[in-house]
Amino acid sequence: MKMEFTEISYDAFLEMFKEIIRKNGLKFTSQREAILQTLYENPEHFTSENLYLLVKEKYPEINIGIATVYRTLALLEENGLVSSISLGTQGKKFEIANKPHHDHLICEECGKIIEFENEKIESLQEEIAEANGFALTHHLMQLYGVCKACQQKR
Amino acid sequence: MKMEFTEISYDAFLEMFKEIIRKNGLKFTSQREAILQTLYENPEHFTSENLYLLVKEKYPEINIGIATVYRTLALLEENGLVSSISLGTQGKKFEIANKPHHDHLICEECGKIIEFENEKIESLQEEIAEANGFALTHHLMQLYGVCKACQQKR
DNA sequence: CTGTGTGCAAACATTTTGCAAGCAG
DNA sequence: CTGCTTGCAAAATGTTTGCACACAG
Repeated sequence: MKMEFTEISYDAFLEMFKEIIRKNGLKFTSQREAILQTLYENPEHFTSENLYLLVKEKYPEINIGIATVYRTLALLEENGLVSSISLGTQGKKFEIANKPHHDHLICEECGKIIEFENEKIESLQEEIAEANGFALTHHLMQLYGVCKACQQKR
Repeated sequence: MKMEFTEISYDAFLEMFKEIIRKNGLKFTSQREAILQTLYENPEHFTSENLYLLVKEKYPEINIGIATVYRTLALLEENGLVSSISLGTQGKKFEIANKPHHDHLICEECGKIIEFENEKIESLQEEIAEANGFALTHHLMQLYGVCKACQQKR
């Protein structure tokens, strides 16, 4: 099991975005640039509103509306540059997809998140999808429990 | 991969609910009973609104509002009698928790959900948790893709 | 120039809440 | 009787959309 992830550089990330722009005849605007930068510099999980506020704080000179954040996140997600986790009624959380695929171990007491990656599980998932006639696009695997530190506090 | 699940009887399910009622000093109302029965007789995944409409159709003599459905589902979920899957903006789907643990294959086009269970993955998850010092309580695994029928429509 | 992108506000969809009346225990 | 439960409508929450103007290519 690998436990380290190589992040891509901002330039590479930006280039991927520009490629999407190019391929689809879209435009590279200052709002999109500000969102990309903020996103890259804040790799934690965030909601649409979180990101909106961050961008406004970091780039007060750029006028931006929450609709643009939603629209840009949708564009990025469709193209695999961010991924999201659904939180029920409370909306969605996003994270920049500049790391290889990984899953999450989540501590229910302290909220700590450990990322992991397991090839055997990935291939079993593929098998299951195939057996059911599904073409997989992505998946979500989250293991909830209590981390070592929190177990000892008890 | 097993594809069959043993369900508990309605009586046992009802008894579990009454135990919750008792323990918390709550009341057993006709609305709650109608919801429980409808839920038991319709083991598919459903949204709050689905269930609301079903109950109104099956028990037209009982007056019921959607708020009661939400409140009852929340009560049932807190106590482990139903479980839910978050579908992003499109809300949540619930299912009665009278089956052994299983995971889900979800079609992104039509929303169809297929259940599966895979022991190998379960034990790999245990290994991962152990390697990271976690005591697992539960997990979430959802595979997203496009089902056979939707692939053919394309 | 052309057509994409934007902010704004209104519209939407889903869920939650306040309230007065109903009813289980 | 007591206080949990209900339906209703209003409010809240999170997201999407219509529109006219801005601006990238």
